[in-house]
Amino acid sequence: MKKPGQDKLQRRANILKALAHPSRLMMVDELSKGERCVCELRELVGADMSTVSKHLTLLKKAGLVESDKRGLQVFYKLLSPCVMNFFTCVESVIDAHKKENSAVAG
Amino acid sequence: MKKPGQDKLQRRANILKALAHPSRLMMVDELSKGERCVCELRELVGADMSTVSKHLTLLKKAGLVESDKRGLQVFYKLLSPCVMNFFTCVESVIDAHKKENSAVAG
DNA sequence: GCAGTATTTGGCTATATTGCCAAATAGTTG
DNA sequence: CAACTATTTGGCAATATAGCCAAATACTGC
Repeated sequence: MKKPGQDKLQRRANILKALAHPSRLMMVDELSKGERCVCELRELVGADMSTVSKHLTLLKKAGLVESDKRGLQVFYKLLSPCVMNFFTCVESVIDAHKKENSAVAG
Repeated sequence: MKKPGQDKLQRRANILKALAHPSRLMMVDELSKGERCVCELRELVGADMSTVSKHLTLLKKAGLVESDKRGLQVFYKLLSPCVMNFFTCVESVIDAHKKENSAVAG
């Protein structure tokens, strides 16, 4: 074993990038509660169906969700609920940053 | 309080976006071991100094690192080491995805 | 197979990101 | 203050993302 490897870093980055969008975060959050069909997610984020579909394709390519077609509908499922744990950390970053800013501003 | 809030999601997304780049991941990883000056990080990622500086500015804006100028050098420090925990999860996503792929491919 | 519903794909434009170079800024030393 | 070093900023070209519309695909029921 030498370095973390550019490849591994690229793969990590891809996963983070897949999560790094408000609509996709909203969908992941919703999927953490259980399977949802595209139409439900579409309602949730309030964007064009095609846009939602593309977001989901992206999450799927990253390996974060999987899809299951049943009849007319396609259901998506979160494969790695552990991503939700990260948000605790993210929130702490946000809080600290806010404090920092108000300290500077105030 | 109504929804999770588009604002909160946007802020979360910004933090993830800040991490979602191989060079930045490399730097964050390095900074998790301790303070580093820009020149050290520059050597590490092997990019132009200006590029590295811009990456660091981005991480700083996201609230992930802070900088401290001492003499001619600027030292960066990781503010939220908890981000490192996420990579365990990220790795599991990658591993599962790889297995999935080889299952499909094989 | 035709009409209807759910989803994906292609195409396009607007916007954002990346990374290099050159120039500007900041601190050090004489 | 001039020469030097470390870093940031501005500018630009290449590439990637986002989101809409329209068209294609997949499945259902008659």
